Amino acid sequence: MSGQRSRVLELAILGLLHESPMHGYELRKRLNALLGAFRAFGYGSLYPCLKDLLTQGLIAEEQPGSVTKPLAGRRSKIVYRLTAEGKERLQDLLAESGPAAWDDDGFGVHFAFFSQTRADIRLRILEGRRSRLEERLDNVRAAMARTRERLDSYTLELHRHGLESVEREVRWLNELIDSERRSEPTPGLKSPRHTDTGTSAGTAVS
Amino acid sequence: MSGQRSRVLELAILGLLHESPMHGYELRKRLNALLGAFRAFGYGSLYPCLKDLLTQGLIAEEQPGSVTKPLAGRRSKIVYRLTAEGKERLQDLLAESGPAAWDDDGFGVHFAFFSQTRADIRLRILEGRRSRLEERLDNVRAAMARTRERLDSYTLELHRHGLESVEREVRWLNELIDSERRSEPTPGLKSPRHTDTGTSAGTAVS
DNA sequence: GTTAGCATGTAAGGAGTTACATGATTTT
DNA sequence: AAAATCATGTAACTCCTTACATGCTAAC
Repeated sequence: MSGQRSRVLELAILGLLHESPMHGYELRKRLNALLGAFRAFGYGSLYPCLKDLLTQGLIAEEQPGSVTKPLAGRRSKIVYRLTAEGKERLQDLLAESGPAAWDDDGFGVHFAFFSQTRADIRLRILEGRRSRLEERLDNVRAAMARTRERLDSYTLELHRHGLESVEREVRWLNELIDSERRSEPTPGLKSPRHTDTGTSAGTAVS
Repeated sequence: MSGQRSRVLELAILGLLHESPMHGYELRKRLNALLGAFRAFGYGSLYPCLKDLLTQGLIAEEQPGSVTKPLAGRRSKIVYRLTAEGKERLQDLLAESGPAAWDDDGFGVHFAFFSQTRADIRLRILEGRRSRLEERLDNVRAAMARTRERLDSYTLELHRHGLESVEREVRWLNELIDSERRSEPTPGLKSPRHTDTGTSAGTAVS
């Protein structure tokens, strides 16, 4: 029945609408600004997804509430807002700390909404991401060792650069994890739903 | 008629088979070793693609040529080799220097086969890639400038890191381009089909 | 008054993943 | 003889892109 459009888009839309109601066109711009270089969505993905979310009752068209004029038939600009169910769904998505949250797909979006995510979940996502990258690192290193001799200099350079990029990201994650650990000195309690201070992930780099 | 499977896979397969004939299973391993962290293909992509290439006559099943035994019905291990048409096609693909060769998809594979690529094509691909990344850099910077105030620290950190990664890649490309320019001091002639020295792209990094 | 940008959508299709199904060969 | 890994394939499905189709509104 419901098309179950990708978790990534779903989370991104719900997360943005949680901050403030918006119409599709604006949503798309904010979306691509939010995700920066990681990902870009076109209207062909966005609008069908909005339709689905509407059908599932997670978002709703906002009533302008009879302001000054009834605006005679002009219904361009459909402003969407989160419903109560949508807010619940968003909380569920933000609480996910499994592979879906740390895979190449997914990690960027989950990270972008970290300030709305519980501290323990943040930590688990960061650690999951790190071990995934380390796993990949091992594989690539093993593959390089196995085939070292018969590689031309370009292939070698490609691998060297790829490896270095992943290593860089691991270091970045290490800093973030340290930063998280320092600002969460309460390992005993269950889930106070916003232990969150604004502590930032600021880590000076050169 | 022919399913026209992605250029990326097509180039990768033809390029690898050009080095030596192979069967599918091995091809897949060499493929993922070659592309390292960039991309990974499963059998579900590979075998259908091989089928297509076979149909188009770009590759052929290698005849074991009646060695010792007819191997009674055992036809496991299907070894593929490049046909003459396949070699031509490979040359065409390697000669491509447009967007297809420098987009996120494509660049990795084209780079991996640079030692089989003409020097002037290499340069154009590297430059194309660089300007594409610079374009992206401009967009992200502009988007950040526009929305700077209302970004929380996590989103900001995400953008900072993304930006830095792209900047790093641009610097990498700069070094490669310099390296290419230094080793190709013959700008007048048309296409000697292998000006190629083994000059490498080695550029010391700390 | 016409280009540029705002705004909403649909249809078709490309590209690859996942899960499944099957059997041969080597290692333990 | 059981387990691992080699080896080949198919079907269904996901996710997103591209191209199309349409109309309004602001700026030049």
